[in-house]
Amino acid sequence: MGNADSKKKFKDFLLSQGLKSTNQRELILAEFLRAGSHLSTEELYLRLRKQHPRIGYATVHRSLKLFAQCGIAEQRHFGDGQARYEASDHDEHHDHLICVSCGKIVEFEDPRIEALQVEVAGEHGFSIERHRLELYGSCADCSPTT
Amino acid sequence: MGNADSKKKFKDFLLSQGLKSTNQRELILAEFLRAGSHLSTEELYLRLRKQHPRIGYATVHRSLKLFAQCGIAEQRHFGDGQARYEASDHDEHHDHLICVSCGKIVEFEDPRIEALQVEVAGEHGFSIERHRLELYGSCADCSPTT
DNA sequence: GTTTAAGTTGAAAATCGTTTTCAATTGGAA
DNA sequence: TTCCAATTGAAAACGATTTTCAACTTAAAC
Repeated sequence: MGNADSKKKFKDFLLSQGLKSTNQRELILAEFLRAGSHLSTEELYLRLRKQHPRIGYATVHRSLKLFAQCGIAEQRHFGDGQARYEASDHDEHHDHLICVSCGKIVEFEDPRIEALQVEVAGEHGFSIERHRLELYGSCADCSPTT
Repeated sequence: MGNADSKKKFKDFLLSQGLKSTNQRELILAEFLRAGSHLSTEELYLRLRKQHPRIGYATVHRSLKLFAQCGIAEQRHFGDGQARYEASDHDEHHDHLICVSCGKIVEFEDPRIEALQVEVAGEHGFSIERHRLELYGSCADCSPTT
């Protein structure tokens, strides 16, 4: 999904919910889209403060929740105790490789794994809505065996 | 791993670390093993309070951390914002199916998925230490299509 | 353009689960 | 039994998140 698409989708969402389009929301969305993915609220807040010192943490937090509600962002938890948000890409789902040494996060996708998940869930009578797959280990730069 | 094994393993662990075997720790471990898995600290604490009103939340919390350290329990996060612990079974790793409707948690294992994970990680230069795979959906009892 | 009603903002306070502090207690080696 | 270190429970501290509230915008109605 392109950035322009995301901005339009957000505006439409605000309209449809009777919410208002504000300067802050536009700034926060622009910075969210500009910055790499997997940012925490704190990180996005700090980035925004550099240019816009008057913006509040609560507003960043509330905006991220709106982004998630309207489907242009997704909340993730990678076990470091804080939520992270990534720009949504509804066409292709992906999972994550996380380096436990340097914190690097790599996205990947494997249809074979997805297919097996559906199969296994079916064996237990489940129908899957969503899943979470995270692989924790060492990346090439950090791996002692490289 | 049987319950007796777990109790022995915990005692050995305490000894090896210069820690003490106390009444509370034995009670907490017994209740942890008796109760089904995937309990939160709060839930275990409430169960214990029924029989032992003087036991403190902090002690339950600290005991669970010790169980995890010594390898007879594992901490999990299923996205409801609180940690859950399950009895460890080091012989076989397993993943989880979680019913979003009734909260049921089913364990499963699939070597084919595990193998693909290693393969995919390798393609990105990662060596895996551990992983987390959770499938969220509706179980047979809750599924509208059954 | 002005007015108005409703939504939004930022700072501060509240909340939630978790973790630490500390004085009193207990375990267990000497 | 004595003694020191570990443990306990209540309460306080903690970090991330969420809510409160008075001041301020937004945008629709006049």
